[in-house]
Amino acid sequence: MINKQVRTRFAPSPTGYLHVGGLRTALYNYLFSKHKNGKFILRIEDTDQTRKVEGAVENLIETLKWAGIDYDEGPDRDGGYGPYTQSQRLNIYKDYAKQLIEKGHAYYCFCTPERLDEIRKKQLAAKLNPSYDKYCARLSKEETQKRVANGEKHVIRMKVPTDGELMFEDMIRGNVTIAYKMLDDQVLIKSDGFPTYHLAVVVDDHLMNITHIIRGEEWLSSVPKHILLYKYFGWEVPVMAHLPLLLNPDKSKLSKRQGDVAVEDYRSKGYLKEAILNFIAFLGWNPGDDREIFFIDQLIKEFSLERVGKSGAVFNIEKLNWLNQQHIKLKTNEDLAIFVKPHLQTAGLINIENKYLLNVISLMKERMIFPQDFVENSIYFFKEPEVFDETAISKHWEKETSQYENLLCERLESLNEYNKTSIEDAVRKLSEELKIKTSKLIHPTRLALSGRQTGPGLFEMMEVLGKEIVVKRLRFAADKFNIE
RNA sequence: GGCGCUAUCGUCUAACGGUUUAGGACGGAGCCCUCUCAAGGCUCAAAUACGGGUUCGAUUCCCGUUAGCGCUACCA
Repeated sequence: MINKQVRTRFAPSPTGYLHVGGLRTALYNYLFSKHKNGKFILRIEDTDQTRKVEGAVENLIETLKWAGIDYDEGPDRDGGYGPYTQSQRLNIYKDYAKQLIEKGHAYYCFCTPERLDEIRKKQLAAKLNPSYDKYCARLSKEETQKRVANGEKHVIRMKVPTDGELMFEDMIRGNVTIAYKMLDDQVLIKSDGFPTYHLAVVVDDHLMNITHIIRGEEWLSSVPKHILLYKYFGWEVPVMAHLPLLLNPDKSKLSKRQGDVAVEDYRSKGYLKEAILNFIAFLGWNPGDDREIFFIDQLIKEFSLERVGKSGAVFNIEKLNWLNQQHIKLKTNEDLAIFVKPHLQTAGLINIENKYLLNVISLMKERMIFPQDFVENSIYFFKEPEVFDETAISKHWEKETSQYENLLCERLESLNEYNKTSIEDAVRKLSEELKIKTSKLIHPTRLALSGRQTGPGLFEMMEVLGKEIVVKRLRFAADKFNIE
């Protein structure tokens, strides 16, 4: 165990989209293995035929790749331990289940769902814990073989001791003890020939040399079943680490009812993968100091299971938004341009000169949380403002304003150098000569140029817009809003 | 119901028995900067669920209560 290469896995069921909780589990597995220079494996657990969703695997892989969580082995990347899709490993599970039967650790069961239902109801009525009554465990070998040979529908169940308890160590929870009598004679192979999770996970984790099982807390109570199987097979038990759950704002388990849970929803809303990864990494883990902004490389460097907490964490969208803004600020203007372009296009803004776009981005960068914001907030850089803020007009456009703006236009036109410094000089000088406050020029000018009363610094904005457009919009507004 | 897990500001969390008037961040309030909005800086409000132990000393260890969550399938 000491010098073994670390191998972790993310083993989702393809039942739809990738859940943010799933993404965090994948992330932690990824971070842990990469921190230890190990391998990270993607395994598809599609043993429930009734819940299978078409295209879910492709979607899962696509989303994982988008997030940058790269697996070393998986369905489309063989590492010698394949296949990595459980529905392609059916014979393996059957063989191991038969081994268990031969060793006397498992048995065939012919009970119908109806009978199972009935005994469950009876037990519940008698206030007993519902569990299988081990009826078929008492069947003779001859009878069992005969019925199997006759093609009678059956499952394979594992034998669980009736007395005693099992203690195991979890890296996050410490020692956990569960009595055997709490465990059912779990079905291992279903009547359709597919294994249940419990058999498949144990067999695959062993065969794929998984050293650390890092998964959600919902699996904690099934661990004894799994350990029992490891014992029956004579296999070494991997290290276990059960992660705290992700919660809704009301502290219930994170669910679709109370907001988005699919990673792709966040993606399409304009969240950066850097922000999402940073955010979910911190839901249950922290570096132990005050740093908050982390990129994936730093996470790999500093991640440890020892620093993962035990209690559930509320998925707090406000903080995600803040992180998104922080990561946007850290992006280069060039990266942001690529990010923002599709949104410009959907707004009908095409053929925008790249240099111009970069200039606008540098002004708007600190004012955006989402790329959608950018289009909304900087539309006037790309076309004439169509609506003008009514309150701003009444607040800032006074009787003399039109006259002043026309004067300003003259000054701007006569400028040799047109940049934010020369513009500012011109504006301040004019206000001085007019004996008015500079703001009496600044506010109406911003309104005339953008249609709004808020936005980036006026002089920078005027420089980016260019002299020609500025003068044109100012003259237009001077005419349009002229009170006289 | 049974079993298990968990419990620090509204939220994410720090503190690995004493350096703590319990620290940081998001969000909130206020101030500064300033042509507005952001960004940034500063300040404030805000927590150890409750009750017992152990200890010279408990947020930290133990027990109980309470609450939340998970599991209790031929679902994962």
